[in-house]
Amino acid sequence: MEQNTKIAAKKRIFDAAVSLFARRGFAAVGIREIAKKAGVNISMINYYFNGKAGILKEIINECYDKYYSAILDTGGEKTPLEERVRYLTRNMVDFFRKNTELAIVAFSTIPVDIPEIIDLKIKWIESKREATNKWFKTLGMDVKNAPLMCVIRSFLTSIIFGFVEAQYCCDHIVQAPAMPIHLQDHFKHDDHAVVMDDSFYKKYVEILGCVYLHGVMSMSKKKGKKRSKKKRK
Amino acid sequence: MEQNTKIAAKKRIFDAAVSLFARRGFAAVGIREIAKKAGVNISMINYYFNGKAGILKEIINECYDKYYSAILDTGGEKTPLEERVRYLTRNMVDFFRKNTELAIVAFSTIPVDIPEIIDLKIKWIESKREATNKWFKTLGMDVKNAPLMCVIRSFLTSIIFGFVEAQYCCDHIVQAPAMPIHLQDHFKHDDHAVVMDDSFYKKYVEILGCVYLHGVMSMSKKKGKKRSKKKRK
DNA sequence: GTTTCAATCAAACGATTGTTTAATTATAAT
DNA sequence: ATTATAATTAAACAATCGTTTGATTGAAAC
Repeated sequence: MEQNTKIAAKKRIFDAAVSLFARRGFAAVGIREIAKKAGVNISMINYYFNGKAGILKEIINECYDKYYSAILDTGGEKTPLEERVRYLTRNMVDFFRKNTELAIVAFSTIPVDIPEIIDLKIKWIESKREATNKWFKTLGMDVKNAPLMCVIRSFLTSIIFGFVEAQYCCDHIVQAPAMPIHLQDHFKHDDHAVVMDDSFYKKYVEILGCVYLHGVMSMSKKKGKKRSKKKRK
Repeated sequence: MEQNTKIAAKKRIFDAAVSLFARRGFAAVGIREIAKKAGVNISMINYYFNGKAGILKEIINECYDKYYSAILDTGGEKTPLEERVRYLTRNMVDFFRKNTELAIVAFSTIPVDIPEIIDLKIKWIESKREATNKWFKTLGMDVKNAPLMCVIRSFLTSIIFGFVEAQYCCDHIVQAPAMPIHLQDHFKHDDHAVVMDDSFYKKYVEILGCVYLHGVMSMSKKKGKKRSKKKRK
C-alpha cells in the first residue's frame, strides 16, 4: 500500500468525522456513518484511530495546536498596542473561519464518559496558561483579579466562536438541502442575507478589534495610571 | 391521582432530563437513564412529553421565555444609559446563573434530525428580533450595519454564556466524583480556585458592564455625534 | 358499589451501537 | 518466486436505543 493511499484513507476518515461531528455532535454520529462518508470499512476507525474516541483526540490536538498558535501570535512588542490588538483579532477570526468545523467539534465536545479526552483538553489549557497571561499583562490586566480575568480571558474567543458557530449552523444546518424549505426563508433579511466574504470579515475584524480595545482598556492598569494623576488632589 | 403527584412525576422527568442533557448532551443521554433518575417508568417519557424530543421542546420554550424576559428588560428610558447597561448585564448574568443547565441545553443543542425543534428555535429568535433591535438603537447602533451587528448582537450572551458554561463544566464534570482525582487538581489556582459567590458576581457584573459600555460606545452613533463636532473644520 | 379516565408498568419490537475477531487482500521485503 | 507486514473486509457480539402496545393500577365520577 502506497503511503499516499494510506494517508488518504486515514485523512478521509478524519475529515468525514470532523464534518459530521460539527453538524450533528460527537455522540449523535456513529462510526458506520463516518466510514460510509469516508468510503472505508467500519473497522478502519479502530485500525487507524483505535476507535471513535481516537478521532476526537486527534481533532482536539490539531485544533488546539492551531488555536494556540493563533492566539499567541500577538505581533512584536515594539508595535503599538492598537495594531497588536487588530493583528490578534485578525489571527483569531482567520483561525475560526479556516477551521470552523474543527473548532466546533473541539470546543463544543465534552465527552464525560471519556476522561482521557477531558484530561487532554485540560492539559492543553493549562500548558498555555502562562503564555496567554503574558498577553493580558501587556494589556495592563491584573491577572490575579479573578472576576476581571473571567471577563477578559475568553473575550475574543467567546465572541468570534459564538458568531462563527451560529453562521455555520445557519449555512450548513438550517440552509442544508434536507431542511424543509420554509425554514430556509427565515434568513433573507438583515445580517443573515449578507455575503460574508473577505470584505465583510475585514470590517468585522476592525469593529471587533475596536470594541475589544476600548472595552478592555477601560479596565487596564495602563490607562488607569493616566487617570490616577487627575484624581490626586 | 392527585394533581400534585402528577405534576411531580412530569417535573421530575423534566428536571432529570435538564440535568443529564446539560452534562452529557441530548444525543448521549437515553430515556432509560432519564426515567431512572426521575424514578419513573420509561413509558412516562412518551406519556408526558410524547417522546424525547418533546422534553427538549419544553426546555427550549422555558429557557427562551426566561432569556428574552431578561434581555428585554433594560430599565426605564429615562434612566441614564450607564445604569441601563449595568441593569441589563445583571439581568443576564442572573438569568444564566439561575438557569445554567436549562441554558446549556437550550443554547447548545441543535438536533439536526428534528426540524421542528430547529423551527421552534428560529421562531423564537425571529419573533424577538425587532424588540432586541430597539435596545441596540438605544445604544446608538446602526442595526443595518451587518458586521457591526454581528459583533454587538450576541456580545453579552456570548461572553456570559461562555463563562457560565465553562464553570459548569469545571464544577459538575471535571470536579464530579466520577472523574479521576488527578484531573481535579488542575483547578487549584487562579480564577479557578475562587469562590464564585454573590460578591464575586457583583464584581463580574460591574466589570462586564463597563467593558460592554466602553467597547460598544466606541461604535455608537451617539458618541459619534460628539466627535463629529470636533472634526468639522 | 360500578364505570370511566388517567397514570404507570413491563414486554416487545426493529433498529442501531462500538468493539472484536478472523479471514482476505494488497503491498513490501527478501 | 516466497514470506512478512499492512490494509481491508465481513461477521459476530453484547449492549443499547426510542417507540409502541396491552395490561395493570390508581383515582375520579356517578
